[in-house]
Amino acid sequence: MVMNVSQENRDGIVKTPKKVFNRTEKRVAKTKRKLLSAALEVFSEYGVDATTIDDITQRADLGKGTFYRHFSDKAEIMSCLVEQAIEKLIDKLQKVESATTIEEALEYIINVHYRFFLEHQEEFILLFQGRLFLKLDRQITEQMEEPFNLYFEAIESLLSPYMSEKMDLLRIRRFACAVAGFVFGFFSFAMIGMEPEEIETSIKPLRQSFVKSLSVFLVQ
Amino acid sequence: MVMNVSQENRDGIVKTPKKVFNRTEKRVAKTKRKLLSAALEVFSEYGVDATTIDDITQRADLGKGTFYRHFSDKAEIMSCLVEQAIEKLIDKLQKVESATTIEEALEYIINVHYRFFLEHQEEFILLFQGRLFLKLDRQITEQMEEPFNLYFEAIESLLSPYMSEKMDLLRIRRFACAVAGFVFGFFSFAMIGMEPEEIETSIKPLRQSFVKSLSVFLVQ
DNA sequence: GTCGATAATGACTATATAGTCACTAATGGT
DNA sequence: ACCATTAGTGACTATATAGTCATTATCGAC
Repeated sequence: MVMNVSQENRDGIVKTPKKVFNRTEKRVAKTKRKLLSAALEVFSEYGVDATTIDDITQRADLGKGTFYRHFSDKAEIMSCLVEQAIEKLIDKLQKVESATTIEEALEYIINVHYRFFLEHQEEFILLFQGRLFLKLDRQITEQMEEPFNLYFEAIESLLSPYMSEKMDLLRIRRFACAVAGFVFGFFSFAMIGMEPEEIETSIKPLRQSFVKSLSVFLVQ
Repeated sequence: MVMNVSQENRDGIVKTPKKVFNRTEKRVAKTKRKLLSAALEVFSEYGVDATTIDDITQRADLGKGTFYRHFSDKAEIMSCLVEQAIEKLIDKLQKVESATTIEEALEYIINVHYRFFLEHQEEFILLFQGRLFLKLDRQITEQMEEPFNLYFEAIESLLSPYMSEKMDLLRIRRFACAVAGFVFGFFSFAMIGMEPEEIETSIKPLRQSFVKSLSVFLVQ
């Protein structure tokens, strides 16, 4: 298949290598998107393990063979989705509003998680399962460790400016665990049997106190 | 099969109905225990969904048919294990040391969770999965809701003495969610890649500050 | 020790699912 | 318009697993 490459025009100036997708490429991309989106849906409905390839392709309204043209197995599409979800989350984390104090930074981090998980509950359930798989003896694991590490690094880099020098990396990592743990843990309980507004009013004061106490702990 | 029942002796006094188990009954009980313990092991190693009945019976060193003499399917043994685990946890929670302030009560609750999960990591992973299943569209769910509700009630009854009257049940429930969420969430992240001592030193200051700030929030 | 009852067994069957592949459809190049 | 290439398809096969059941082992009653 012909790929677009940077080309010199007659003046010898390199044209912007702006990719022009032809119909086939668009169709392929669309099919892949449909598969990913269908998989996200069914994974968050039935659970990754309980989902079959047929579940995915039926939801995507595609033939079963099509799945195997895009992914080698369920593990691959799973880790692909985890990667996407974490990229999105990191992206939101890095659109950082100016924080001057550690309290503000923490409040910001928790807020981003809160809004993200509330708007993307499917992603939340997926990441929750991903985190579980990391603990279990699974082969899926390897491909998923990297995204989770990037996630931790993103949190760490948001916090490190406010931390005392002598705080080593290990402690910062633990701290990031605590933040992530709180958010994930709270949501995992809140999302069962709470309406969105309830979650809002319920997490607000908790967040405040959690932020406060973590700040104290961090700068100590 | 002959069951023991309360019997009057010749003085008409009801003897303590102390169950005497014969060999068969002991064997049956032992077999069931072996199955439960094997299931707990493999569930926490591979995950509930990825575990097969053969996995369980092989781990228990029993024939496959034996499984079906004790449990109707995987869902049943799963919810049986969840019930057991939560009973154990509630039991520890209710061996309450005298707490005079809400700080003490909270500290106590978190400590109990901490010790319990550290000593019973398999149970932790099981409950974690159970909580996930409650969120997913599963049939397993029904039998597991009750134990989790009992768990919340146990936390609530430990806290309610210290709470202001006007704090309604819903808010207490949310609060219990937050406590459970914090503990579960923290552990879910801590248990991957942290040694027990690390978890100890890492959760200690967090716990202190979390407790402090929650107390403020509660009595506000 | 014999016998009736029930617990344990694991080979077997029925079913569900992963993964394949010969075929069709769509597209781009000429 | 035609052909070559690649995307998409779904019937098919091979395999894994749930659940059964005829048989064997164990035990208690007598």
